[in-house]
Parts: sequence; structure tokens; C-alpha cells
Amino acid sequence: MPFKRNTPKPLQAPVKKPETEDGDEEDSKKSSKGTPELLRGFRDILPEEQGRWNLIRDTSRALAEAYSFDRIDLPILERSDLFLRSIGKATDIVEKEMYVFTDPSNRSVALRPEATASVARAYIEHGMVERTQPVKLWYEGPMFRHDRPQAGRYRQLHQVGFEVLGGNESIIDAQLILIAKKIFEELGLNVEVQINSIGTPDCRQAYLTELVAYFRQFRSKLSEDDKRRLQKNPLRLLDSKEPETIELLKEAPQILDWLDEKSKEHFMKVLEFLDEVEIPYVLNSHLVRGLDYYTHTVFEFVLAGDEGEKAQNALCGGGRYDGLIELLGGRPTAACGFALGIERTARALADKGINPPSIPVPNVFFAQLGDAARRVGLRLFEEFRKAHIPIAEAAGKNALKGQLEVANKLGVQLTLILGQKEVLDGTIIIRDMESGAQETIDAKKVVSVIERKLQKDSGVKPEGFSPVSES
RNA sequence: GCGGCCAUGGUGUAACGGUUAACACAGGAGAUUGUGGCUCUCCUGAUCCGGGUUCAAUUCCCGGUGGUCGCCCCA
Repeated sequence: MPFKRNTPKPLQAPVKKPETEDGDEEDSKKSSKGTPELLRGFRDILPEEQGRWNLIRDTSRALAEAYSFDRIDLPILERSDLFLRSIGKATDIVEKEMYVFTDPSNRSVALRPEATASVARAYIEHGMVERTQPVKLWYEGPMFRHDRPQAGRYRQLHQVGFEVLGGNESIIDAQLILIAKKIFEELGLNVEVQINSIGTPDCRQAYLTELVAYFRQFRSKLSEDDKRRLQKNPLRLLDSKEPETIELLKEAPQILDWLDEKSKEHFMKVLEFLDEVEIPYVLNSHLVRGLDYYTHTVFEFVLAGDEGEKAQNALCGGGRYDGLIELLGGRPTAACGFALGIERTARALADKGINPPSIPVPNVFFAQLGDAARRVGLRLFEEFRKAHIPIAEAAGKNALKGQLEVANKLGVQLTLILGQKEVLDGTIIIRDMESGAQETIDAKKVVSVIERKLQKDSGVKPEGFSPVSES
């Protein structure tokens, strides 16, 4: 079992195996079968999907660069303490979904369930207060949550995130929303922006007292889940799906009424800025977020229309977290950010039939016959690479027929054919795959000839592109 | 974490409890020497795992695992 590499056990007759705990049993089952399987909730992102992933990543990067966000890469493993303190002990994410374990040096560590806490930690740890404020950062990478998997929900999920630290201006919130909206627009996805404000911890507390008092009157009407929420996380009552609760919410106190003047002003200005750039939004007074550190503006992007009816429809979520850095021991620092779920966004793209190729589609195929031709081929590939012309081949296939089949399947325009004879003559054959016409040319000129042929065909479309004035 | 549905080659499907588990696609080899698209031939390849019922289990039952949907929660 090559995948099971335990430290060598002392050579002793294994004491007859007692009934093992289920963990071990499971292991031996799997290994006796000989094929290790994917862990539940984890998946491979196969080549077929890479096009969409690249599109999402490239689009995010382009927006990040356009708005001068600096890239930051953060570790996947952090002290578990970081998340306990930031996300909140009582949240599900921390309470039951975190991959926590003790590392070999006996520290409690956790696979990160999200990255904002790490960004805040890095901001403090590297003295980013000393940089020009605000500090604008973006990241991309895997997060881990031990939740029950279903469509659009995985135990390893990937997020792209944007964070602005060291600024409390409303314009920052608005700009972040604008950027997220633009990412989806560029991707061709129609999303709805939902927005709310949950104010400062103080006014939220006052509101919560009121909300709890209100719902206590109707306690008997509440479902078990909602009774639990009332007790543990009353804010969650706001996005309950229970019809009874939804009914009761109509008369319930509204958080916006409980915001203090400053919070109200902040929020109003965010909305004004959004109006300014004509970003439509939906005020959703029931929108709350699951992480404790949020303050003031919170927002979420859901697929518009019917698509939005599905579960796991939120593609992106974010908000302001003015208290987080102080909470983690830094100076009081206002901050705001969002995270976009790559899996869910990729799924939305797939549903719309958007599936770009993962690598540039080659227009040229190289077919070879014999070892001499293979050797020339090695050099030829380098020449094409330098000329930025992607080229395909079917290494390992010998018969020309088989190679042409592959070329045909790939849909290339031109195939280069190089056999013994051509190698000796210093020539190479160019076959036009559509017409079947072939010509034999000087092998030294092959790159420039191909370059010209490709331009003739594709140069018609893009305007303002003059293929002639090249060299 | 709770509940519903589901599980057959790489993919999509088939198989009254009873021969050698079928078909399509994909993949591989070939149809006279170094030429693709159409066609034809052949080949590779599967009952998720573990128990139970039965003379006999892909089929029925239980458990596990995994997927999916809803809840919880969230991206």
C-alpha cells in the first residue's frame, strides 16, 4: 500500500487486532480494496473545468489590478485561536465545521474556514498600519469547512477575496460592491446585490434586545430551530425560512430603525454612491451574515431571476468589519471586504453554458514519422513557443493515420508532417486540414510561413489589427 | 449535525432472484506499404464496501461509504 506510509512498527507479532475504532476500520476497508478514494466533500477540479476556473481567476485578477489591490497569499493552516476569536465561538463555522487538530508540536491548529481573519492577522503582524492607508489586498485559495456536502457546497471550497483595511469611508464599501458586481458582469452572470446595515455592536445589541423581546411574545408559535435561534443567535431569526416566523417578521422591529446617526449616515452614503455608479441593489433588512465580526454594511450577491431560487445561490458575500483588527490585538482599524465562491460561480457559468477552453486552442498540429523526425520536432516546438504559436501533437503515436485523426479531432487548421524523407531534404509538409491541400516547404522557414498562414485566416476579424506590418 | 432519494465499464443507460452482466459513446488495435473526417472488424473495461436472507443476489434486507435534494449553516 504505497499510500499508507506509517512509521515502521517494531518487529513484533501483532497482537491480535482488537475491535478497532471505526476510523481504523474504515481505513483498512479502503486499503484492502486497493483504491484510495476522494474524501467526502472534496473534489478534483478536472481539465474540463479549468477553463471556467481560469476565467474566474483571470477576471478577478484583472479587476484587482485595475483597482490597485495588492496580492497576498496566506497560509492554509493557522492557530485555531485566530478563528475562535475572530469569527466567533458560537458560529456554526467555528463550533462544528472547523478542521481543528493538534500538530506535531502540540499546538491547536485549524485549516482556515475563511481568509479575512488571516488578512487581519497579517495586517497586524506585518505592521501594515505603517503603510499608506487604506491597504488594499486580494487573495485567492482554498478554505475548509466540515459541513454536510451538497451541490454548491464542499468541504474544500475556493474563494477569491478583496479586503480594504484602514478606512471607514462609505466610498470603500461602495467600491468593493462595485468591483464584485463588475467581476460578475465581466463573467456574463446576472446577479442581484442585496444589502443591509447591522450597525455598530452597540446599536445592534439594543436592537437585539428589542427583537428578542418581540419574539418572546410569540415563543409558542416558533419552530424548534427558531426557538434555538432566539436563544443563541437571534439575528438569524431574520432570515428564517419558517412561514410562521416570516409572518411574524412583518411586524418585528427593523434593524435600520435602531441604527445610530453615524451608522445611518454611513449606510445612506454607501447607497448614494451605488446610485451614483448605477449599481442596482435590493435593500434586504433581513440580510445578516454568519460571522460575528461584521459591522455596518453587509451585502450578498445572489443569482438573479429563477437561478436565484436554488439553494446555495449566494455567490459572494461581504461587509464591513470595523472591530476585527482591534479584537485581534491591533489598533482600532476600520475595514471592509468580500469573498466570492469559485465553485458556485463556476457552477453558475456552467449552467449558462459558458465553458471557455482551458488552454489556447492550437491551430497547428505536428505529426512525425520516425526518430529523426521526433528529434527535429523537439527543436521545432521550441521555435513555435518563441513565436507564441501553440502547437499540438500526439506524442507516442507512430502511425501518421492515427496522428491525423487526433489533429482532426482537435480541429486544427494546419498540420505539419515530417517524415524520414523530409528530414533528409530539410523540408516539411504543411497540410491544410480543411481542403486537404499540401505543400512542401523549406523546414527553416516553417515558423514564418505558418505565422503568415494563420494571420491570413484570423487577421480578418479583429479590427485595427494589421497583419502585414509585422516584421 | 438531521431527514428524503440514489449508487452497474471512463461517460450515459439495460438486465422476471437463475447461462459468459447487454448496448451506445469514449479509449486502444486494424481494414496491402507515409495521410484525418464516413464506414467496417476486433479488443480493453463495471455490479461502491461489509454483512444477512436464499440452492442461487446486480436484483431483496441491514450497516457503512459516497452522491444528490431539503433543513441547519454558508461561498
